[in-house]
Amino acid sequence: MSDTSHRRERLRERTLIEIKDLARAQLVASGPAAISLRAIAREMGMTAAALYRYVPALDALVIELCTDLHNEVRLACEAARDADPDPDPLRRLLVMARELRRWALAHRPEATLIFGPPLPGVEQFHQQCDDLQCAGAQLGQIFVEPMLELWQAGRLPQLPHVDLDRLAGALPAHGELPIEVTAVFLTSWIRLYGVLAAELFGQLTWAATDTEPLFEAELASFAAQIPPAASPSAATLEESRPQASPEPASL
Amino acid sequence: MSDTSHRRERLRERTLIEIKDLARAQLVASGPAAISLRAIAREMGMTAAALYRYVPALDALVIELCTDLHNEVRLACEAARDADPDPDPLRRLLVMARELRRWALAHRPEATLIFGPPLPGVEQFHQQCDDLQCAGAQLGQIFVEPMLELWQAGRLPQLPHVDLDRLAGALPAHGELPIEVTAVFLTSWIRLYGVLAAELFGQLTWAATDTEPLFEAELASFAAQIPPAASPSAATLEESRPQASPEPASL
DNA sequence: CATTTGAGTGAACGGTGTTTACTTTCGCGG
DNA sequence: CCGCGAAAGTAAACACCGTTCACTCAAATG
Repeated sequence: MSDTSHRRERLRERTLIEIKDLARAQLVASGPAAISLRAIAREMGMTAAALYRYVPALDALVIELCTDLHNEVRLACEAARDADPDPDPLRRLLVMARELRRWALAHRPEATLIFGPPLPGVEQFHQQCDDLQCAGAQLGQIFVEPMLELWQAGRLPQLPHVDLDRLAGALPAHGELPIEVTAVFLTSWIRLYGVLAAELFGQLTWAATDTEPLFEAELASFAAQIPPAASPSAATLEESRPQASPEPASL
Repeated sequence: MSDTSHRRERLRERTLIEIKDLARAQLVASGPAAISLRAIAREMGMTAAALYRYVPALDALVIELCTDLHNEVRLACEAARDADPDPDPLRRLLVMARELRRWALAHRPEATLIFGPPLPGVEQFHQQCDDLQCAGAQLGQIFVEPMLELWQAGRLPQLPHVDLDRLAGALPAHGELPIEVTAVFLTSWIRLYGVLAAELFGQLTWAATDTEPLFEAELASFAAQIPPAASPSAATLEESRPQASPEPASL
């Protein structure tokens, strides 16, 4: 029956996983530009042409790898968030932001691939691009949720410098969110992305070697805008700050 | 005598310029990964091997192109700064920041090359890497100068969230600058870089289509920290803000 | 004028993505 | 059990790429 058919489907899925694993190994070893179908096939003891039974083209493989990595870093952030018992949304945001940075610095080539400029030939493969957009949006979404909670609790700052009207006109269809939350999210996300990307891409190696003070300053500057939670858990920032370079106990 | 030798040198220099021009044309047309020695040679009616009389390798050519682009964007910012009669350092900073963004969006492939992750094989070519670092530092330097002036005028904010002691330990040798100025510069540069890179690399195409409000908000948030100049020219920010999308009259 | 230097060529090596035609393997229905 | 058909894999080719090496040829130098 379809049992044996399932077996071959499983085999097929396994080789596809093997392909993606080898692609990631190349990415880790030699950077995004070194991902090569021929090298993957060589490593698998196959011909390069055989890989086209599993992947329509190299770019499609890279795009799929990108969405996988987006999901991986999102799961890491969610795990760090859930490992922390404190329900304060601000605390959750800080924990997730630190985990995002930790993951990126622990997986520099992968982070470069997903946070750096897109490879050429991305405009094709529309379906997978939608998936990628979706994965990227989901990563952002886990940061939106706590901000929405903060807004509902009346703890979101005013942002007098953002032109809310013009910004409202520049948002895509899914404008379910209050514009104030969107504004706070975008400005915060940009700052988080900035310090991370600058570090990843070596944009300030000429200016500073240890960028963690700058990252923590960005976090503290954000946290200072948010009034502390009403009932318990004051001094949220200081509590959640790691004492030394190594991680406390999460992941 | 050396007259004819000079002529040869001139010819050599001209072909080298032609090589770099064609490399840039490829960059503009098809992105950083599309720069190819063979295509340049084809366009010049030559053999690829002949290019090795002028360039030691492809990576070296790309690195040289990077330093040229760094200088070009720096000159553009300096020109915009000098075209503005207002001597207020804050005003100069805003003008330069806007010109930086304008240049980057008007030259997306070039900006992607110099602000994105470095291409592999950059660790070799140490001399040219030093030049590149130097060019990058010079670009940052033109933003440091006005900040130093602001500091001398006592107009720099406090930055209570930056761990100055730890940051001081993470700075390279050229620590000529007061640590407060360095801190303000680095945090501001990171934010400027963040909004620019996010825009360049399409990191928030899923969240917003028009990012100028976010850029202007970042600028306004920075300017709000700086008290206005003592004598003339109040409302520096509003004056220098362009009314519509096109540029006022600079460059 | 002879010679040395530099520019340029042609061929080759090893690498890449991708396509096409062909062969082999293997599960499934009769 | 056996043949069929689909799926998996191969070999060869095409068009690129960076890089090297031996070689030619013209031009500047003494």
